[in-house]
Amino acid sequence: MTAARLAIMQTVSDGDHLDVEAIHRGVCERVGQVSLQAVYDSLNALQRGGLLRRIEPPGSPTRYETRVGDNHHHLVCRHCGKITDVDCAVGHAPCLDPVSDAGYLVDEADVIYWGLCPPCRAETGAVHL
Amino acid sequence: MTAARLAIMQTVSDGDHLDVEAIHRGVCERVGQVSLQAVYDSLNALQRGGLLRRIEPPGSPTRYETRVGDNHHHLVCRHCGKITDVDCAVGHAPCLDPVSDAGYLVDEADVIYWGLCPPCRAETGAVHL
DNA sequence: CAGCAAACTTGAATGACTCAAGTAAAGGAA
DNA sequence: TTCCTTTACTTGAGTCATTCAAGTTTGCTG
Repeated sequence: MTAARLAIMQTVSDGDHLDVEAIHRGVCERVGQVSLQAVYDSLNALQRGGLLRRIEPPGSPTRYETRVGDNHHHLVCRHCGKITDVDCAVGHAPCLDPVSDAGYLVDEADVIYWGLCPPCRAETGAVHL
Repeated sequence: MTAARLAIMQTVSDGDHLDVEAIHRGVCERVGQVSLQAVYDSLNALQRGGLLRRIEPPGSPTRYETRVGDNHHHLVCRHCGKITDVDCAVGHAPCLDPVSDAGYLVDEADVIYWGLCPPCRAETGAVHL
């Protein structure tokens, strides 16, 4: 674990579902110039090692967060792109039970709720979508 | 609705969660040379019009299916990439209820179950992951 | 202190997709 | 019918996030 990787962990931890570019900026602020590829490489390593979780909402670049191991889900705002954590709706190791699993051995459920966050909801005056 | 677009609908309908390249091939087989961009354009139009549903699993190109309007979910095999439909686990317009919605106005839930399909499960001898 | 693997650098390449500009065909109004 | 507008389609270029490749530096192990 190097200074650069520590800075990545701190940046991701302080930030809010940051994308790679934002993490790169944060790391450079903390420890000086680090190449973007080093950030990619480290993020992959940290994710493989279970220290970071990767979030990949369609239509937006990959994001990372430090909250791992609880298989929580995400609310994504259609208007501003903001991502908010939300606890798993079912059970505790959870959401791993589709009604019928078609014989699959399921180990993870990726859930993204799409909608409007409170500020955007107020701004657009939306009551229903 | 042109011949090309009809061929797209038929190809997607006959296929099984095909990606754009596969749809393009299928369309060309049916009606002769059609440009890839025409396929992209048409798929977007058909999706906007609610005739096709787009599936975007992380790490794989976008796929399309004709089953729309029931917000069902998908099982994705980690080993071979096969995608299988699975009905929604909760309620009927469903899965739109996270435990806490953090004030969001939620209109859609995107759920992907990751695991091993039966053949890959047998092949790898996996009982647990 | 030599050797080796991990981390990091720069630079090029890839894949999936979008944008732009122009042509062709199809539907409506005069 | 002819004109006009819109939609569909074509070719070609461009973008973005990400990965690959090759070489250099760093730091631990024996």
